[in-house]
Amino acid sequence: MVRRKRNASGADLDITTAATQPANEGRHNKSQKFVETAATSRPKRASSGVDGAPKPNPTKSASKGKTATAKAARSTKAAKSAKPTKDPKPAKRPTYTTENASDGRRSSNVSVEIEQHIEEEQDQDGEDYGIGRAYWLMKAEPESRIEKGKDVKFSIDDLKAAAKPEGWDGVRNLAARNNMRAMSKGDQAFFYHSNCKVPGIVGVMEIVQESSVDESAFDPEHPYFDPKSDRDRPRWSLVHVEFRRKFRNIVKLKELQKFAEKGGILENLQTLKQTRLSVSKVSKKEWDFILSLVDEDEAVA
DNA sequence: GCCAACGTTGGC
DNA sequence: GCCAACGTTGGC
Repeated sequence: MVRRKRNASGADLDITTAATQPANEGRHNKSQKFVETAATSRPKRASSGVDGAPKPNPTKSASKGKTATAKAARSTKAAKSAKPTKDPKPAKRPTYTTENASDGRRSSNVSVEIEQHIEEEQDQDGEDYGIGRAYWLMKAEPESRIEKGKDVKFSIDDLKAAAKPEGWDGVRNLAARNNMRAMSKGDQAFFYHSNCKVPGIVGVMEIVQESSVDESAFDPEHPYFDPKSDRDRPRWSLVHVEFRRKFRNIVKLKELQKFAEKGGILENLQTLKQTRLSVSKVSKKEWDFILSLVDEDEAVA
């Protein structure tokens, strides 16, 4: 799977230390409170690869600029999914308190956020979805892109064809990782195709196994290897997902954007506010609305 | 291929 | 802790 991710250099903000990351302050997290950060304008950046660091995509230009999502090495994956190492996180969502959010928020804030996220869903129709099922959106790149000699493409069809639960590895962004750590078994997620001809939501999957250590970060040959992560202090996590449904009609990004204007029902959809977040939250209201954009007659169960 | 919008790093 | 430089994401 891929997932987008990356930043191979990950910092070090690791897990328990990142409590204060200035850079992200005020950025994500709040599900709805997206603070408009005053992003100072940035100078244009030179082309990548300036330093001698490990170059991430040697073949990028050749591959049409796809970006990464990584499904990385499927081979290593099989091994890992076999016996995942449990993550440090306490699994129950309301009590999730380990680690900080990348944005420098304290963990308690993280749990508050999560609770709000769940609450939101329950308020929706007054119905109780069990323990409070939550909804998410996860991105992967359906078109080929070579990273470290490996194709990182991963589409809804690849997931559908998988014989076992797929470990969503390769996420190398703290906010996205924290979202995965907050997931519970039974949660549903939209499968989003990014960095491709027609970006948009193409189907639904289910979280079938809660977060565990992303072993791909330890493998130097892996496209998403992170030298700063080690088994004593794993930095990255993944969840396992299973295919549930593929829409015949893609709910295109363009269409989602139409409902995201001020006052629109999707005005706070996290993925539209933080386009670089590969794993984002979706409220029940947003989830139901987006599903209404799928022609049920054509939807493939 | 371009570039806006970030995220990370490291000097100070 | 701040901030400029640099790298990445991902739409177009």
